[in-house]
Amino acid sequence: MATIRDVAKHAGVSVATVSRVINETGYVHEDTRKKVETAIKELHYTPNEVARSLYKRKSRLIGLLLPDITNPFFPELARGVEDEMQENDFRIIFGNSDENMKKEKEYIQTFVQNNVVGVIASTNHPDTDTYRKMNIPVVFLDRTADNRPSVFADGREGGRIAAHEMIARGSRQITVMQGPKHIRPAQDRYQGAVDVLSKEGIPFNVIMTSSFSFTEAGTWAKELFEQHPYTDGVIASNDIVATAVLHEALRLGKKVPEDVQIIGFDDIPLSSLLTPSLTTIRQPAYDMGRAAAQLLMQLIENENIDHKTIQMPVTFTERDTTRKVDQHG
Amino acid sequence: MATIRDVAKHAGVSVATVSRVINETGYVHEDTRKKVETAIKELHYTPNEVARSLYKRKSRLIGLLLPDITNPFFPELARGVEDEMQENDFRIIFGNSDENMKKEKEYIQTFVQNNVVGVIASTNHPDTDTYRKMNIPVVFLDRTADNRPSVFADGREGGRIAAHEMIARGSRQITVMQGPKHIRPAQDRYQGAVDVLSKEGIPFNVIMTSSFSFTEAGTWAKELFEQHPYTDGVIASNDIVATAVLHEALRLGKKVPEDVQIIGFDDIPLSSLLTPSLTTIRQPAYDMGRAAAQLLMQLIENENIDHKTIQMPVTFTERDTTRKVDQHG
DNA sequence: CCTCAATGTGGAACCGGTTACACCTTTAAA
DNA sequence: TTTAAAGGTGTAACCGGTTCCACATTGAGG
Repeated sequence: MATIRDVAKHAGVSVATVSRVINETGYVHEDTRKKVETAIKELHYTPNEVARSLYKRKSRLIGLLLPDITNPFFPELARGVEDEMQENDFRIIFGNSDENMKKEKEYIQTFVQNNVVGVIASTNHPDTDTYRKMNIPVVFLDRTADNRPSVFADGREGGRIAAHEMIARGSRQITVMQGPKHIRPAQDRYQGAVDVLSKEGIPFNVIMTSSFSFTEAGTWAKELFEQHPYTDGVIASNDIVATAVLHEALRLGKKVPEDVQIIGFDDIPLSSLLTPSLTTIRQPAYDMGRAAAQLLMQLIENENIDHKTIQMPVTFTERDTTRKVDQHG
Repeated sequence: MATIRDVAKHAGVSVATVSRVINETGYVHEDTRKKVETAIKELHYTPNEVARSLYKRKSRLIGLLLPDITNPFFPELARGVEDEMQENDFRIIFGNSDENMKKEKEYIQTFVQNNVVGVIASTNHPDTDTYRKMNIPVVFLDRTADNRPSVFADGREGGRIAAHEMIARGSRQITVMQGPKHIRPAQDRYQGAVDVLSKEGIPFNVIMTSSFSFTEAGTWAKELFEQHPYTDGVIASNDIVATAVLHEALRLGKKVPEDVQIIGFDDIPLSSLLTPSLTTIRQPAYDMGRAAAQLLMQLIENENIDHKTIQMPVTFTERDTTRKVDQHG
């Protein structure tokens, strides 16, 4: 690889001048610039970002930490972040945390060691030293963090909507699936649903789950119908388990939505392709990713506008695992 | 952030000694080592990877370029790569190429500028200067590249299997969906299926598709049944379009697999949760990712074992969108 | 006691950029 | 014609590590 000194020599100028040409800073005579540009072309020179980053103590890298890219909700987020960053010439160092604090800490540490200028993280523990002691901006994505920059959807409200719609559509033996205890958004949804169900005085059952994995989703679904065979409405903790519940319901010969209604959460791409297609509480994942990226870039450029949180709306996405309401309400 | 010089001063030694302690190279007296380690702890020192990378011209970073993380096949690959790399203390710079050569080139360039020690790429154009002129190892993933290190599944064989099984299960009005022209594996699958169908003298129709996107998949599915309403077997180009075809078939009141059989490709996690669950040609995506990462690390450590290609087996994964065969064969 | 290898440590160059500063030339205003 | 500001360029220090090399000390073997 050619270095800036090679270019300088080839063009018959100093490295400072070459640097000025590359960065369009300071004064450079038109003729000189031409010479340098020619030299750059001839030597196929591209600046070494590492050297640059070392001196400026700033790179064009940001860190992205997500729980598990294999969960179909996160690729949407990731893609949103990536597209926005790519358009602004930032690159992404990526890691899966598995909702595991040790892994999180390791990743954040290596991000910092690599001079990232900012971090986007999906964590349940924004209030640990890992994040509090950082001196680069962090945006929390899909997770709340009081008074810290974050982009998230209103899980609680989503849970409430799900419960309301379930009731409005006539289910009276509702089962709420409680997502993993350590995952905040899952608990918010659960709480939202429970709030409404309690207030309305509708009895309900709870199935506890401890992960969002595909393999286990089937297990929770089986458990659900074994323990509550007469349930006529399931509020699932996300679309993966909703899909598993739908699958199991149909396997048991139940009619959906006639016998059981199902409402999921997230609106992952495949939800609309299921049969019957899945009614769900939609989160605008891709847009959330983009918003997080935009916010992070603002923070990078402009330190003062801190503690800005962006709450994205969740929307009831009515499809075919719920019955129609006769009257609007 | 503390620097190595801060540590040296704090411990009363030279930077060279601190460096020796960190890297466990050369001779360091036990007592000295203790002092340095204490200083490191007290100052919360972590070495700056950027400075390290600059001098050694080697980082602990690798580049990963995939077409689109939003396509559920790729997160599995990515996760395999990531897990293997994480265990070996490498980090990943990630990019989506959208099968677009310009984007690919941009990413590869920035990867190199950031001193990555290797690249894993999923590209249809391994034989361009972009890749040929690189002086760091590249592993092609999910794509073939004659005589270059690569990890891929036998798409052609997969297509053949799909056709054989379809025939064995009695479909005689088969429709083959041809994936996007510019995506190599899609064409391999298509060719494999066509080879068998032609040789066996079974007439078939072709539906051309130009993307793997969820939104468009529905369109191809509709088109398929409009143009070939009496088709009794669909070989889809991947599980996404297979899912769309299944959805459309059911919507039209067709019985699956009685009226139409469907075989997908990839075996994405949701395939087994569809109803009926999707018969498909499975690629071991996660393992492919891990294998690619392992191969890349071998190449990084040991330049000579070049042009090694790993072909992973595809397996017919029989589920419920195909009928049972009375007799094995 | 001498010699040489093994052990232990520090100074300084180096990686490839950026930029402060010094210095020279040109241009325009007084 | 003088002078200050603007334009143009190079030298060298600097970012934070790693490593070569020089040099000192210790200990074992002859």
